[in-house]
Amino acid sequence: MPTKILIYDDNTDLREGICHLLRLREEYEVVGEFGDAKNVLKEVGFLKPDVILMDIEMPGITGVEAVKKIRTIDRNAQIIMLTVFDDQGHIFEALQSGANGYLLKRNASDRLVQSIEEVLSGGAPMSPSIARLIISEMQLRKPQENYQLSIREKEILKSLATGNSFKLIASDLQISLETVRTHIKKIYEKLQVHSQIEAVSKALNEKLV
Amino acid sequence: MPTKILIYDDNTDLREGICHLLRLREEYEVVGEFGDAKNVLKEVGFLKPDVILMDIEMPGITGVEAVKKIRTIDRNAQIIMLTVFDDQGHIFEALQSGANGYLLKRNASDRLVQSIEEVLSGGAPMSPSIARLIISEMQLRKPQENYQLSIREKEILKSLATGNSFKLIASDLQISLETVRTHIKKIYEKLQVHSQIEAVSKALNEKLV
DNA sequence: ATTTTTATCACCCTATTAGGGTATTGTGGG
DNA sequence: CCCACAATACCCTAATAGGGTGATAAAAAT
Repeated sequence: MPTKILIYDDNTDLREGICHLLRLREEYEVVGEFGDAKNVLKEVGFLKPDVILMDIEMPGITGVEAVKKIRTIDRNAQIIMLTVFDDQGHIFEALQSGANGYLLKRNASDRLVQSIEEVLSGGAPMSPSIARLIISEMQLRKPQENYQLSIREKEILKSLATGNSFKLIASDLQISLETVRTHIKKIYEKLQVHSQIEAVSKALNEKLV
Repeated sequence: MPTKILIYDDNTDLREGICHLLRLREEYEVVGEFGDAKNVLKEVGFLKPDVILMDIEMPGITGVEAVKKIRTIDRNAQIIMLTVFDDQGHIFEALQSGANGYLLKRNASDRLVQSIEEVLSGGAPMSPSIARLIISEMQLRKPQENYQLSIREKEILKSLATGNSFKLIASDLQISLETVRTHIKKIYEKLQVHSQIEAVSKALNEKLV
């Protein structure tokens, strides 16, 4: 049975262009195409598409919001976002909301079929510039410095970072409160901080834990 | 002038396979191929490649370490990692260290040329399963709950999370220490926590700040 | 074999934070 | 007009944290 595809895009020409393109292939069936996502829940619930192509910029409800809604009722549909802008904010929000791929419209016609195959086989199609954005986002997490914390100190810092009091840490680790305090002082020295919050904040921000 | 390519892979067959493949195209020039990355700095410094294909698993120094070294002397070379395993740890480490793409060897022969074009034009080629891994990593950052913090409370929480003491916050905001305490109490109530660390840890983890 | 690091425990004093209240003001919604 | 709420401020007591100093035994490094 064919792959069921559902399209959301407020640009009628583009929408019909995509329809045409996909109808050339018998393995795909366009089960619906809409200019806005106002009734997305009903439509997805009823049509049960395998793949959804979702424009970001639409009147009324945005593509990102639509994805969030869809994910409340359907975790399996593969969603590919379409957009004209490679705007960082939208990309991350969409992907975090549960989109599976992200194409720029200028690449869409070339890569659409390939991208649909890719999501269906468990991939995550994205336009090159999107991929680069995501990667540079990851590179921002700068290689953290090495503060030379001992195993024990890391253990304690981790526990501290989850919100445990000194007392709790002591009883967790079966050591005296004073020992915990000693370790903490050492940690402060190594991280060059002077309080719990600073230590925890540093630890969480630099992913030392 | 042709694109200069440098190859690191301990598997001689694969290395030569790639060489053959690339030599079919006159726009590429393989300027070197090595079975390990022990002298990577010297080699990169001397050969000045445009693109580096870097195996992850190599005897002596790993591909990831090699990337880190390369990035200390060259921020422009495009580096594509090659690996047999889609192991999450290595992927993130490599990308954070400055790799530009990440291919599984099983996809490499098909996609290599395309991927080289992609990095050169500023993209970030990755095998579909790698892309999916990265995206699911992003999706882990679950949509945070809304604790209905007031503007002032968010402001104070943010300040607290950067390591400021109540006193400092008070003087920063030009309000009394007691007022800060009142706000903090309210924040604890809303976040359902009972200490600074818990509040800060929750705030940082859920990106409320 | 000797030194350094790590992990452990203890005691001191002071500063900061938590937890429990109460109270005043201004603002916006019903 | 009254109510709810955010923001402000104060009080008191108990608990927790910060900073300093010192000590011991085992493990690791030299």
